[in-house]
Amino acid sequence: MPNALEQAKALFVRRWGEMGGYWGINRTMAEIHALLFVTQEPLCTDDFMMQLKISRGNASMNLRALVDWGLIRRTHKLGDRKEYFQADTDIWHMFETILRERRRREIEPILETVDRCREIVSAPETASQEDIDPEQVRALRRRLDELHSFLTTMGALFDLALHYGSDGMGKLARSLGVANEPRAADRGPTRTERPARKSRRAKPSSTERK
Amino acid sequence: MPNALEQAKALFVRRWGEMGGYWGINRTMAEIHALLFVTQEPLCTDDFMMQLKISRGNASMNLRALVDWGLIRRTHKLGDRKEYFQADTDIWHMFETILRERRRREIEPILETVDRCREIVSAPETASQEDIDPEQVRALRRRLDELHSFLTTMGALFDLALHYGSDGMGKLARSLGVANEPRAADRGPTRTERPARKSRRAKPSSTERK
DNA sequence: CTTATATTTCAGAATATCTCGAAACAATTG
DNA sequence: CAATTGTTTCGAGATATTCTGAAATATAAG
Repeated sequence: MPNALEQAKALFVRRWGEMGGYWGINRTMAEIHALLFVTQEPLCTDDFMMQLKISRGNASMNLRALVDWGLIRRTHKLGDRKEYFQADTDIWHMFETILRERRRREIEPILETVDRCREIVSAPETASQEDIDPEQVRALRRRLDELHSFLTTMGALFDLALHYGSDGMGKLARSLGVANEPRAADRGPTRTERPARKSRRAKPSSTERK
Repeated sequence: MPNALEQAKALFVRRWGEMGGYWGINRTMAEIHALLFVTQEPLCTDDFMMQLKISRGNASMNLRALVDWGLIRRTHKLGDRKEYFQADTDIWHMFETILRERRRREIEPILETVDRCREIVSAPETASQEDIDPEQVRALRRRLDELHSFLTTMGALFDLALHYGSDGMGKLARSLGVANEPRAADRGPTRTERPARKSRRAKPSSTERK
């Protein structure tokens, strides 16, 4: 029976891993990150292999991805050739990183597409085409405009969050008198169970070597 | 060659579907939702089957899931036995729905686990156990506390967003001086903006790509 | 009750994603 | 250069997710 410390760590790692799916990263990557988060000292590839029971290749891939995300960084120990890894200890900074990445991947592409669609339906040729109902065009344009505006506002709020940082947001939330303990009992049944995925396939040439 | 209107719709549907993954819903579900979003009239199962080229079963499952999420609703036509579906046209409301669901699935479970971990490391027995380094315990507790506080703040901000609604958030963003485009609806489509973020962003192996 | 029409369910097939393990690489040391 | 240590790549196999098609289940109408 592992001691309480290990127990708590293990529990956290497991759950963080499960949550990974929702956050757009796979289980292993999330577990690696969690392990680093609850561990003070830097860990090396072999540590992850042992503690998480994963292969060397798997560890290597996911560590690299985490470094790419900017969520962990490489460090070294004097007289040791191994590479060690360390997680960002500043949670707010970590959040910033995730937020930035998610905006880049979730908001920007759709905004781009919305704009392209707006161009298409707004083009003079479109209005003049015989087989198009002008009413439908107007309706679609209206919706696209709303969506554009919404996404833009979201982007601005992201900026806001990034700009204000931890303290600012905390104060903001409090000063606006929002209850600080989120309540759990909110919504009832949901049939939908966990989706999740992400893919890699980005490939070849090592653009860099450390 | 489909007309411009159809073209724009198709483009939107395709992209929204691709984005689905990041939003925790699968491609088909997202495509169905997108199709409803760009379509004025309610659509029935057969419409989805034809337009998206999916099976009846698939359509049925995903439509139900969307209804469960609260993103679309069932309607009927007089003298027609078929069920029709319609998307929420209020984008802000749609966003609320998603936000609520995501908080429930992403924030609350991890918060629960963090609290359990805190209990474990804070228990008197833990401190007294021989084989535990008190320093490590303190360090872990500190991190867990930070995380707790962070997640709580996030929850509060969600509440804030839900409470203030569209106008409130828009005003908030603007009043806090974050760059925000002037009312998008008043302007034509824009091609000039967006310096493009992807040009130089060579990320070798990271998580993405469809 | 029987027929016609709509919807849901579900097992198996098709896809997509993840992981392993070993070989290929790279860097350092003797 | 050969040996040692450590890291990355990648095909094949393991898993997980999503989709199809047809049967089962509703529901309305005759």
